[in-house]
Amino acid sequence: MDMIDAPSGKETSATHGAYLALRDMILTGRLPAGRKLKIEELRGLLNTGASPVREALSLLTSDMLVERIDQRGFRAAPTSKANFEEILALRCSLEDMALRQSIANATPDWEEHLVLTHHRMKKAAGLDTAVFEAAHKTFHMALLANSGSPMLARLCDQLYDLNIRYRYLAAASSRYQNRDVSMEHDDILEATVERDADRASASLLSHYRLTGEYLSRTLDT
Amino acid sequence: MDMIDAPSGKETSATHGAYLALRDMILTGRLPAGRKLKIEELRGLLNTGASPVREALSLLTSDMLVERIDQRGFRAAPTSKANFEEILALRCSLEDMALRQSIANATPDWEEHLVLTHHRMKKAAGLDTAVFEAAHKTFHMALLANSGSPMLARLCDQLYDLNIRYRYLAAASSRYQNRDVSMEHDDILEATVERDADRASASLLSHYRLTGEYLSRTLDT
DNA sequence: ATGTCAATAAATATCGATTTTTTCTGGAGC
DNA sequence: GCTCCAGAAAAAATCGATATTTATTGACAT
Repeated sequence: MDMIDAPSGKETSATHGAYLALRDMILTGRLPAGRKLKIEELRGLLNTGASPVREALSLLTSDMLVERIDQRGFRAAPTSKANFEEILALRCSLEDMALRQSIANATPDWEEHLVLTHHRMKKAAGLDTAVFEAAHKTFHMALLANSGSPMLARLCDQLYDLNIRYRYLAAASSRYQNRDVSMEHDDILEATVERDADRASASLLSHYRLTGEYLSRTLDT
Repeated sequence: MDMIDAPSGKETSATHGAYLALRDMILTGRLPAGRKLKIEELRGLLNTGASPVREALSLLTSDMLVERIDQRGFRAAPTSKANFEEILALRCSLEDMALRQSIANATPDWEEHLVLTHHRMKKAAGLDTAVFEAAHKTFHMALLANSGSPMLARLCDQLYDLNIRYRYLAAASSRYQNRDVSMEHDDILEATVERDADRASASLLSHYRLTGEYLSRTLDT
């Protein structure tokens, strides 16, 4: 087992570093779903004290990536088909709302930012998966960022990450899909820039549901 | 050696006790919005160590009742008219969804439970405010409890509490409304038991929006 | 074999003290 | 009068150790 500190160097606090590292490990599946998270073990993995680890785990509870069982520690949140479908349904509802509101509040600045993040995502298509994934998330969050509702944006962000986790799960259990999602993204962007909320939302939701169909098949129960 | 904690008796862990106590203090406004939450101060107030206090504050971050500023501590989440309206809008969308799903999955058991919680709420109407508030929440959460989506239920619960906070805020700044909400509750229950999702949802949302109108007026900005 | 129970081991939760980091304060220089 | 910068004070973050709680083990009786 290699112990890697937080990815890109200088973190402000040990807690925040531990938070990012643990989060990444759970999202990518290096810490498998349902796994008991012993403080001592993690303390060693992240070479930090028990307090930052505990606090990071508490924070991950908010993100629904960690479960806390009072007096008996923490464990990585379990995964299930039901949970995945719950996430998908919630995501569709909330992102529909956020996208429509964002379009309703559309400004030139926001539009330009969309075009930019879309472009960057396309450029990153051939590169390292992690790089593309980051650009992909940035694009999707940019679509929703103009809703004027920070809480809604935060929820969408959280749900996006929960979904990502299932994507990694599927990638591990079978060859990764190579459906051409590029066209779907183009369509979402186009409809959004034209401020056609119905079409934009329909494209976005279909994009999610198609991926959802695929992921669902890789989960038995 | 035992010491008497503030609320009602036996808590499993110091952290959980601190969590409940702090949460209550923020919801009821005893810890005002925006207030700096110094560990030492709270440690004294709850007579417990720094670790449980820190951890409780971390947990309250999930509930959006506490904000954490890295390396510079915690503070009670600020309130604003914009925030209130955001909560109201989200609540309407999510509870609409949850109620419709709950009705779609309706079972005799669920219906009976609704009738029961409704009855208890009516009985509690004259009693202590805290008792009624608890019964009121129980009834509303029971309406949404049959959606089959734990995450959705949790979100509704959180948003309900955030809303409660504004209710206490309004109660402090002006005489408390005495609008007769009893009829509105009856209507929601009736429509739900009849499995008329459209009418039930319309009643529920109107119930929230009427209260929202009222609360909005007590917030300046 | 199986279930119970006490002793032991392991892990969590909590405390008290130490180390950083931030905030506050009072001049010195412009 | 104002900004900028030590140095002191306060607060947050972290560590190491202790106290509690839960999990495990193995003998013993059924």
